[in-house]
Amino acid sequence: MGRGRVVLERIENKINRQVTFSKRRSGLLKKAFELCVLCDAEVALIIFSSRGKLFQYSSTDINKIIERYRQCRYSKLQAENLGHNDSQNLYQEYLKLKARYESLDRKQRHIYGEDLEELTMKELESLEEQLDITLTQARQLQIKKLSARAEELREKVHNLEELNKTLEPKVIDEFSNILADKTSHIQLEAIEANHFE
Amino acid sequence: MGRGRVVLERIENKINRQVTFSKRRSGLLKKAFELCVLCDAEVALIIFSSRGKLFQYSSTDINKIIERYRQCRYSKLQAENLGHNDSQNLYQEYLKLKARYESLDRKQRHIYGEDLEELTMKELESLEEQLDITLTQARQLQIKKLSARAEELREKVHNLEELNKTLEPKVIDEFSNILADKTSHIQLEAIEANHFE
DNA sequence: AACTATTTATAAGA
DNA sequence: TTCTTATAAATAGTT
Repeated sequence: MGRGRVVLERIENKINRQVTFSKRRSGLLKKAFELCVLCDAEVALIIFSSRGKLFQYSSTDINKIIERYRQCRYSKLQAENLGHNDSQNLYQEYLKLKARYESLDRKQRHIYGEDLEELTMKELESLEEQLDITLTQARQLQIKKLSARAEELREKVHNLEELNKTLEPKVIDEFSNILADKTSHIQLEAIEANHFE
Repeated sequence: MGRGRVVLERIENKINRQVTFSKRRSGLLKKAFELCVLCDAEVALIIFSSRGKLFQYSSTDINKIIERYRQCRYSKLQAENLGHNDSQNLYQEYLKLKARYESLDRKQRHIYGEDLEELTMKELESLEEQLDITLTQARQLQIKKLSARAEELREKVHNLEELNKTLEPKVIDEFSNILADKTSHIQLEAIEANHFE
């Protein structure tokens, strides 16, 4: 749209580039605005000139648009994890999780004996039953673990005793040697002492 | 630029609006791109269609452009406050909640007697203790509720009995009246019958 | 900045 | 949606 055909590359002439930037910039901003009005779209447009000057257009609050953009991008990345393809569902997922968390938390509080009053008789009975079952299981498991530990200890004691049996004769032997040695010294001393009597 | 003059207002015909959106959207994206190339500018363009679909163009990393925009627009400090607060915060919150949920869920499973093996002896003991406490509480509460109900019923029975006591004499009285009435009729009939004997 | 020849974008129709 | 085409709009080069 102009007297010459445009070649799509950087305009090297600085003046030319600035003029073209100015013209096309306003064209772009205008078209962004028109798109919003005509098609009910939400648009954010940020332009920095090569010299760093900022120009901007946004149909509504630009931070909200950027926010929406990030949520959209973000939930696309998360889509695989969360199993959804719709955009902007992070918040939905958050709310769902929150609801599940709160329900679980309520249950937990009952289990810790809080707010039991809000339960019906039937719910109380089923809670009692469940607690009883788990309590039995927990106790059985404790017993099982304790006997396993006891067995382990017995084994260790047994091993130590075996080791003792092997060592004892040697120790006694060595001890009597030392004793015999010491005794002979004392006898010698006694004999020597007798000389001065 | 087309066969008719464009009036700058929302296109009410839905099909028309969508077609125009599609055409103008690609035109806008193309012109944004051309501005970058020709004039060495930095451009970020975010478009949401009226139905929420996202389209985007950016000459370089869009987050960098947004960051630069914020630094330009607000002070650096403000940029930090605003920039990292919205969706990233939401995601952080989401992750935190997820972690809490999973921890709670693990606890819950233990309470329902699942995966008890993964607990240490100490944890088992404390679980047992907690279950025992709650079990006692649940049973006490059941007893309390049952006795309250029994008391309520006793009260009702008592009230009914009282009512009976008040009513009984009257009923008996009325009944004997009716009886007396009926008897006199029968006696009369008997007398009348005697006449024909 | 204004003008204008020309290209480009696009509205309407198919 | 895509293509075609008449026409409006944008803009390159000029003044």
